[in-house]
Amino acid sequence: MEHFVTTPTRPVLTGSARAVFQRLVEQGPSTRPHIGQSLGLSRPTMSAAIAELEKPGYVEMIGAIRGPLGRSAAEYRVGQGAGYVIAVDAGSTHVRLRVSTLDRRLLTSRQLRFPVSHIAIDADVSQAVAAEVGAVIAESLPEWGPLRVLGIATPTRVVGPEGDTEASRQNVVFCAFTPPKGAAIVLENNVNCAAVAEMHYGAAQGEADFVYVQVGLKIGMGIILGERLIRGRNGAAGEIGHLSFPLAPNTNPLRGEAEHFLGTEAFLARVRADWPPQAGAAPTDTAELLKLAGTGHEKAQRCVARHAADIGAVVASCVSVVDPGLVVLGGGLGASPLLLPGVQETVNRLSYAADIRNTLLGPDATVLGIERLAIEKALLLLIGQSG
Amino acid sequence: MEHFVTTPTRPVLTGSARAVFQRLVEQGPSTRPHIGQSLGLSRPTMSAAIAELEKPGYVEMIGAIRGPLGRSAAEYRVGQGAGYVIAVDAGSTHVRLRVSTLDRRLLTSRQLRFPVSHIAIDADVSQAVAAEVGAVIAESLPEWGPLRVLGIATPTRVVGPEGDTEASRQNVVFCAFTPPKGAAIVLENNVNCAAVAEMHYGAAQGEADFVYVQVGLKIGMGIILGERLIRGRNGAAGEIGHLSFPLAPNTNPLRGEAEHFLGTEAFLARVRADWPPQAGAAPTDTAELLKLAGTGHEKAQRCVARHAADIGAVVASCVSVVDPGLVVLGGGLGASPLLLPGVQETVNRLSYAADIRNTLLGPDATVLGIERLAIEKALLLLIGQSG
DNA sequence: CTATCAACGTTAGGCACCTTAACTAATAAA
DNA sequence: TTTATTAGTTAAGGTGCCTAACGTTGATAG
Repeated sequence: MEHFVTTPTRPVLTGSARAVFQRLVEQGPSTRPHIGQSLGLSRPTMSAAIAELEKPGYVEMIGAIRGPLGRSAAEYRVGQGAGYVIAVDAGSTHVRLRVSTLDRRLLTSRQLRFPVSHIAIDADVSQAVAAEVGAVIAESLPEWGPLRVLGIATPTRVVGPEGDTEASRQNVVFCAFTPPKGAAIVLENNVNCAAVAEMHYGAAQGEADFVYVQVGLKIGMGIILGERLIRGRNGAAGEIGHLSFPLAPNTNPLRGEAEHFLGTEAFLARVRADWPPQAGAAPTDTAELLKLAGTGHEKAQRCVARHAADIGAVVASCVSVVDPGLVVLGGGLGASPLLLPGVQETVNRLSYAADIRNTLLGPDATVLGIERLAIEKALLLLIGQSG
Repeated sequence: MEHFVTTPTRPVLTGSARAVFQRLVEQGPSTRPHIGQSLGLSRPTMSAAIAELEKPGYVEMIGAIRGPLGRSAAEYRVGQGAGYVIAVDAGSTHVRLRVSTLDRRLLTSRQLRFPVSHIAIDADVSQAVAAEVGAVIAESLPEWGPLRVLGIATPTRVVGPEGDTEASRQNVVFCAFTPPKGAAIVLENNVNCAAVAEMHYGAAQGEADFVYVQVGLKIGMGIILGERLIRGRNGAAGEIGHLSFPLAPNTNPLRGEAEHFLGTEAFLARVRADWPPQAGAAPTDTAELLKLAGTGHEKAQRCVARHAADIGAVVASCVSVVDPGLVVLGGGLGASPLLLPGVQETVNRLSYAADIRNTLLGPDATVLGIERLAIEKALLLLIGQSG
C-alpha cells in the first residue's frame, strides 16, 4: 500500500536551462548561438537546455535567422507553457490592465475610467477590478497558456503576510473580489510600481539607485537602492506624504502635514486664494494652471515656481537621507517639465548634487511596473528560488 | 623557453571548501560533523573540504570534542594561513585599533586619546594612525600570518573609486600615512561602521532593517536595509546633519542647518543661555548635564527632554522616508537612556511605529564595525567573489 | 550540379564536484 | 570483550558542465 503523497512539484530545471529561460523572459526572442555566447554556455549545453525547456513548452522555436555566411541560427522565444500574467493598476480614478506573456508581448489591454462626478470608493474599485479581470479570463485564448500571476497595484501601503495587513488597507481591493484560483497574487503600492517601471523602461534605465517622486493628488516616493525596491518594515518607505510638517526650532510639527500642504487640493486652494482678480478666472485644476503657465501667464508661473520650491524642499530632505543621486518626477504635476527647474534648483541648493528628470512613461508607469513585478514572480515560480 | 608569466593566483577553492571556511570565519570554531550538518554537506565532502583548507593553513584542528556516545569529533578553527586584519577607528578625539584573526580572536588592541586641549587636525590624525598601525606591524607575531586587510573608519563621507574622492575628504587619513603593501584597504564612514556593528553584535542583532543614529558632537545616521549598508550615490546616505532646516511653509530653509542646531555645541549654548542663576552653575559639557538630569535636577531634565524632542523630530523624518522599523541611538548623548523616552514619544507621535533602543556597544561600535567590514573583505579576497 | 567554406548543432568523452553505500576507527556502556 | 554509536575514509555513481570531433545547413565559386 502506498502511503506517500507526491506533491505536484514543478519540473526541476538545470542551472543553464534556468539561465536561458530567464534570458528569454528578460531580453525577448533570441537565437541559440547568441544566448549561448552571452551566457557563456557551450553549444552542447545550449542544446540540452533548449531541449529541457521545449518539453514543458516553456520556450518555442519561432524561426531561423540567417547571417551572411553559414547555416542559419534557430530563434526561440518564451512559449505557451510559460503562461501569461495580468497586471492591474487599480487607482481611485481609473482601472488599467495589461495582459502579457512573460516576455512582455501584449496579449490584450483594458482601461476603465471612473466618471469624474463619481468619486470611486473602495468597493467600487474592487468591483471594477473583479469585472475587468473576469472579462480578461473569459476572453482568454488557449494559446496564452495558464494564468501564472495576477498583479495588482494599489494606492495603499502594502505589507507582507507577516505585517499588519489590517492597518494597511491593502486588502480593500479584495472586498468585492475573489482572486482566480491557480494564479499567484502580487500586490504592490502604485508609486513603488512606477519606480520599478522607470528603472527598467523609463527615465532611470540602467540606474541602480534613484527615487521616483509622484507629485499629484497626493505626494509619494518609491525608493530603489541597489536595483532593489525598498519597502520598509511596514511597507511605508517613501510615504513622504506622512512626513511631519513643519520642521523648525520650537515648533510642534504635526504628523502627516506634508501631504495636506503639498497635495493638489491644498495647492489649488492656495492658488485661488492668492489669485488677483485682474489675472482672469482662477484655474480650477492643475492641468489648467499648467496650461496658463506654459503660455506665459505670469501669476500662474509664480504659483508653479512656488510649488516647485516647496516640493523641492521635501525632496531635498529625502535626498539628504538616502542620497540616491537621481530623482525622477512623475504624477499629474510631476510629469510636467514646468515643475522641473524649480525642483532642481531647490534640491541642489539644499542637498547633495542629484540629477532630476521627468518621467518617460507618464500614466503608464504604474501598470508597467506591476507587470514587471508579476513577471518576476512568475519567473521565480517557474525556475525556482535558486535562479 | 618559457614565455608565460604565471600571475600569482590564489588557490581556487571548491564550493564546499568556501562554505566551510566562511562558516568558520563567521561562527567561530566548530566540529566537522556540526559544520557538515548545518551546511548540508556529506561527510566525504567535509573531508575533502577540510583537506583542501588545511593545505594552505586556512584552517587548523584545535582539538576533539566528545559527545556522550561514540567517537569524538575533531574541532577546527581558522588557521594562521588566513592571516589577520587591523581595524582602526580614526576619530578626531581618539584613535582606536583592534587587531584580530578572521574569526575575531583579538590579537592585540591599542588606543590613543588626543589631549582635550589639543584639537586634532587631519594631519595629526593621519600621523597617529600611521604610528599606531606601524607599531602593530612592528610587534606582529609570525603566528598571526599575513596582514590581509587594513580597515579604517573615518568621520568623513566615503565614496567608491568612481566617485568624487576629492570632495569627500576621505583621503585625509592618508596625507601623512602610506598604507602597508600587500594588504587591501577598506575605508568606511564611522557612523556606518557603528551601524554594521549594532546589526551583528549589538542592539540590532538579527534585524534586517534599521537605522543607527549617532547623537553627539555631530548628528549622523547609518542605514541598514535588507542587511546591507546603504551608502548612497555620493556616500552621503544618512548624512542627516546636512538636512536643510527649518522646513516650514513660506520659509527659506538653509542647507545643513540640522547639524548646527542639533550638535552638542549649539545644544549646550542653548542650555547655558536658558540656565536660571538659581539653578546652580550651568553644565559645561553634556556628560555633566546628563549627570544632573539623572540625579533629578529639574531644569537639566527639561533641557534633555527638549533636545530629545528635537532629535526625535528629525529621526521621525528619516523613519518616514525609509520606514526601518527600528532605531538604535548611539553616540555621546544617544547612548544615554535619559534621551530615549523623549525620542520615542516624538517619533511615535510623528511617524510610523518604530522600536527605539539604546546602543549596546557604546564607543566600541565603530571599531567593531570596521573590523567586521575588514574581515568581510578578507573573506572575499580569500574565497573569491562567488562565495 | 557539385565542391567548398563557414557557421550551426549533435555526439562522444571527460572533468569537477557533489552524492550514497559500505567500510574502518574511536569511544562509552553492557 | 562485546556491542552500540558516532566520526571519518574509500569506492562507486550521478549531475552538469566542458572540449573535441563530427554531421548539417546554407551561400557561393567553379
